[in-house]
Amino acid sequence: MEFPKENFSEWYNEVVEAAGLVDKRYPVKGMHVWRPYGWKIMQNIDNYFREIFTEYGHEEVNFPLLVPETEFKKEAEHIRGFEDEVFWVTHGGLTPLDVKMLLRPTSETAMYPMFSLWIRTHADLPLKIFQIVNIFRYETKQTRTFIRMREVHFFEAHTAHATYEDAERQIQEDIELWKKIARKLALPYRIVKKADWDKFPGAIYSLGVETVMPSGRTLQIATFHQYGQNFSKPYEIEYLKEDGTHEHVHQTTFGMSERLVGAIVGIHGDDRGLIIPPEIAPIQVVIIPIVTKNKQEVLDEAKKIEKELKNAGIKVHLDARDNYTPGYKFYDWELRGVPLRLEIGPRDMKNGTVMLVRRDTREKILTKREEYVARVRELLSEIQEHLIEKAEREMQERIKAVNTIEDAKNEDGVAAVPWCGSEECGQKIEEETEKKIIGMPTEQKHGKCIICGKDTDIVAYVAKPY
RNA sequence: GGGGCCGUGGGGUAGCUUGGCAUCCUUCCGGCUUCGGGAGCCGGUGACCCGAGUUCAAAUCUCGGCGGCCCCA
Repeated sequence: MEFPKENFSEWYNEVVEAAGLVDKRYPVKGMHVWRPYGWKIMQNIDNYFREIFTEYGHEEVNFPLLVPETEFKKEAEHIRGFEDEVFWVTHGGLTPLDVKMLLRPTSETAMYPMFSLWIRTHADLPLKIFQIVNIFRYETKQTRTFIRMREVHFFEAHTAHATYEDAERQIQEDIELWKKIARKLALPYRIVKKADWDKFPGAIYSLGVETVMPSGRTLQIATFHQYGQNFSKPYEIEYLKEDGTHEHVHQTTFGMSERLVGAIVGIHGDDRGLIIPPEIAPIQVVIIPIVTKNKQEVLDEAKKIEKELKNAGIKVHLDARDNYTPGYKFYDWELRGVPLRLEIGPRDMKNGTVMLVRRDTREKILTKREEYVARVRELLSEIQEHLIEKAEREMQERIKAVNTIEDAKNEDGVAAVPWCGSEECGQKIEEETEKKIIGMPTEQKHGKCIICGKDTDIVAYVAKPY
């Protein structure tokens, strides 16, 4: 690593490539190639989504990439929100298309025409589906790996309910589900309600899951939207009630993306490279044999250890590469963020030990050969907990309650300020601080609006978002 | 939206001002030798973003395009 983490932008750019997550050289701006190691991390996250959403009663589906212009244009606000950033398909071969098609920037307009076919009666509700697909947005601003892309690896859960209250309960369930995801990924976060002018195009309200990067800028890593009947009306998604009348369904969505990987990279990494939370690490333990000449038995022992760990359900990799010294391998796997390293050499052979080294604290733990499997398991879980605890503490330090517009402007991270809730004062806050209101946390606090001085219980998080 | 910097083997670079054999490090391949924190030696493969122009001659100058990075709003 050439750049230290204090130099966050450069560090981030360097580490995502150096650690083998992506190759940014693909010749289209805002699109990158996922390399095997990075894709494995993403897949581990996706597979966890499949597992947990299935557990909560969702079913996985897969919709087409193309949406006809006519379907896209049904919900007015939604169009306004996306029309300046969609990719268009205008030709089939040399023939101009009668109806242009667009690459989904999100899948509401692809899914909802089908919802209106699928949903007939109250017995079809709730409908809970999700898909993991790529979406496309023509970003004109500067793109950034995982964080602002033109092609985005995306998770979206869509639900339809008989009543608004059912849809509200769904969002509460989504939040519960998110909490489990956050532990799995070791990500700290705050859930905020988006300001009215900042909600998802077409939503009644939007909740954002926000985390804070070491640069002090916030990153939205998940969203929950309450659509009410805003989409079901234009898309004519109706169901037959028990009393024989028809009503439009109430809908929600839960979205996440490859930004989660960006958050993991930024929040947990250090000067040496990545630190991948054990729960989603492609490799949890890397074995480095210290092989000296004529010491085939060390390699044999390393293979035995590999097998034992594998049998114990641990994701293990034996680095048996010849022509690389142990020191080189240490640096290499630290860069890739493998949470635990196991060294086995002639000394250990003699003493009946192995050397365990934590990636997060770099602590070396000499362990007896007969108890190392249990120790590895303990350490992986300790590392996971330590990452969560450390990340939460660091994020907390980046959020400060302030009571003047000046302090809000000068705050390096997130300023929590009293706000009366009016759009007028909100816009002033954004103008004068040159930042954004990223949302209102659920915890309220009494204070006086930093613009108009009115009594309020609303807190606004003011920060620079990615 | 505005400004700046840049594009040379797989990666990182020198050369560009003042046009003339393209530099070094690393990776990679072969060999010998090494291995508890980035080993060494020998040999080898591999590059001037694209297009047009100026010129005897363009990595270098001019114009256009594409792409990247950084900063500000």
